[in-house]
Amino acid sequence: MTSKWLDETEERAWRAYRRMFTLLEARLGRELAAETGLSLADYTVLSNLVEVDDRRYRVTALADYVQWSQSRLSHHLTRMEDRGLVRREQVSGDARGAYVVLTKRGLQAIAAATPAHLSGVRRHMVDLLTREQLETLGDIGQIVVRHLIELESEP
Amino acid sequence: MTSKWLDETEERAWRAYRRMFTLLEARLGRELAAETGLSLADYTVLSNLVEVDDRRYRVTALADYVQWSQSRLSHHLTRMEDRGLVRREQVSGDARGAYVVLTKRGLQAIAAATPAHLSGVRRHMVDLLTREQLETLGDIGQIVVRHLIELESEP
DNA sequence: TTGCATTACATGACACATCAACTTTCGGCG
DNA sequence: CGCCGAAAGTTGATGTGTCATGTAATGCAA
Repeated sequence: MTSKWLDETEERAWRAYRRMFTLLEARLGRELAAETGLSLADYTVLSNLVEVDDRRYRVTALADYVQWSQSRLSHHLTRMEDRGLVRREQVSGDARGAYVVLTKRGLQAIAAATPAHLSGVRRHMVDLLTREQLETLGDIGQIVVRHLIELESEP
Repeated sequence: MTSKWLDETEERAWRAYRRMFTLLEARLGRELAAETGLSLADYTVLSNLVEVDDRRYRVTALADYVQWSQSRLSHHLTRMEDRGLVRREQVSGDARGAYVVLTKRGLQAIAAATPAHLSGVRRHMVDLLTREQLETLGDIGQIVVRHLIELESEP
């Protein structure tokens, strides 16, 4: 199964990584939806809002932070607004801008979902690994992320 | 930033992992599309077909292997068939079944795409990591995947 | 202070994913 | 045989992501 582009170790790492992500994402998504009615995308938005002062974020700032396109976030916010999880507010001093604000309903939703979700993260990943493996995973992520961020800034 | 559910090392690993995946997927997807006109989904299908005898797969078997739903695969095959990348064939001996078969056009497409794609995997991930990190990443994936596969078989 | 590029966000069209039916065929058991 | 549940795929409705574009406000330079 070794290709001529990646050696055995490399290919094993790459395949394992991809398969892990696929399965993990599916499992966590299903559990979250079943237990709380939120999608992982909802969770991403809400969990970032709840961590920040005033429970509000500028749309573009949030999009940057979670690495979504503005468009994707805008569409998703519209749907979440329809469900009462967030609301948009005007920015005083910049009439173009908008805040995304966590509603009471959104706050309840994320408060209820967080323990369940993170316990899933534990059960399906964190608790399966040694300290050393976790450290290394953190290192790997950091290296790759730094590289990719750098790429974005020039062309 | 440490929550009460994950300690610092755990949270760092989890966040880094997620962020890495998001960025990496976006980058590889964009490059693949720009260079070859294929999506990552197309690539997944084609690269699995090309590796197998007769360049054909039973639909359900392929769906299982790549961890897609039958429905998702069926829809995607329809679109790929429209573009001439694959074709469906009857199974002799089981009139319900269908093979997905790689067409000449599909073979050309995957042959042209593979080096570019895997060189992207190299540049944006594999070559950034040490041997040890790659080994560990392989281990991590293996552990998590094994756990998740096991879960699927029972509840 | 006007002119114009830039910023902030929304939108519409289209590609893709998911879910729940639905069709056809199989295989087994009475 | 004849029935019936399960298996293999497809399909259609609907939810979600992407791309290109639109609209309005901003700020800066001439």
